[in-house]
Amino acid sequence: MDTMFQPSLSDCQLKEILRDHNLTVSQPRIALLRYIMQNYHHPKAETVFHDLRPDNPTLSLTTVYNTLRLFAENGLCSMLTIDDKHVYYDGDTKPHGHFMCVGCGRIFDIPGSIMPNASKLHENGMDGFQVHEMHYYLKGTCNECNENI
Amino acid sequence: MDTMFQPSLSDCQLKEILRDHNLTVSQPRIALLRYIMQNYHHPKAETVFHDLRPDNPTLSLTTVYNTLRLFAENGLCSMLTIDDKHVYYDGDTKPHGHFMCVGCGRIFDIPGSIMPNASKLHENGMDGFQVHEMHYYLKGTCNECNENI
DNA sequence: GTGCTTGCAAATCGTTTGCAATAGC
DNA sequence: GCTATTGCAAACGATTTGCAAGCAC
Repeated sequence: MDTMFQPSLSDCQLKEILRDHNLTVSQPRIALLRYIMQNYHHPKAETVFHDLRPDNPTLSLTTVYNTLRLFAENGLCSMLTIDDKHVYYDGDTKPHGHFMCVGCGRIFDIPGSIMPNASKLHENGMDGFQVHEMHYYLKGTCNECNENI
Repeated sequence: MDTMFQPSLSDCQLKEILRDHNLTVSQPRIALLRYIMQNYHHPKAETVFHDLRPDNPTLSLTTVYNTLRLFAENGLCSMLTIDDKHVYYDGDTKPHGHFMCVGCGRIFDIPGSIMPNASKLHENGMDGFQVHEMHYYLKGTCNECNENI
């Protein structure tokens, strides 16, 4: 549970990442990319907006929604549809598992989680299927919520 | 991919299942339970309503939503939050994987899919976590959609 | 200067809720 | 008869869209 904060990135590095992904550079995009690459706590759009707004007074919630979607489409983050209330964003695009606590709502990375082997598809009559994304989610109650019962 | 239709169930059997789960019996509940236990093609609420309405002219979409949620809460079906547009319902409550095709939108069961072992949690610093549900989803393109490119 | 991005306001749409009428037991 | 369920209409809330103004290059 110590992977929530990543090393800080300079504006220069962030601009380069945006350009590498054929995205125009802008102030909101730099701020959003920095946030999503440095905060691995699976925020929803509203949370990102809430956290960035103080330092970016003209930022709108619309831009947060549209830009995070754009980032996801371009492989800069992934969208977690772990429950039906919100979409959560994850700057860690490597396949890994998640645990959502139904008590406190927090989402934890499952450390060292092994994703099932997609090649098994072809051993099971699913030839011709192409995998783009893998998601592995658990739901339950976390250690802290279990203590507070 | 041959698990979509299950053996038919009598009204009597369905009533018994409802009572076993401490749910009051009613005509809409019988119809909905029959549908969800005989149609393993992961319908969304709208689809269930569309299919049942002709034979149940007074059935409302509200009842479909509320009853499917009730069933899920009582272990009679599970809710798949595989994308952010709709919730899909699955009458097969055994843990198994799903593949959603981003082309045609269909959801396939992954036959023989092995769910990751939840006991690994405790080998990875997540002691005290209790697992209620496991979900394993893939997204990509299915064989038919790949042929039509 | 041209085109892409932003942000406001309004629309969208899946889902839930309030409540009076009705069905179950 | 009393309680639980249904279904309509309205509300809700997260997300998307239209469009005029502003920024990137």
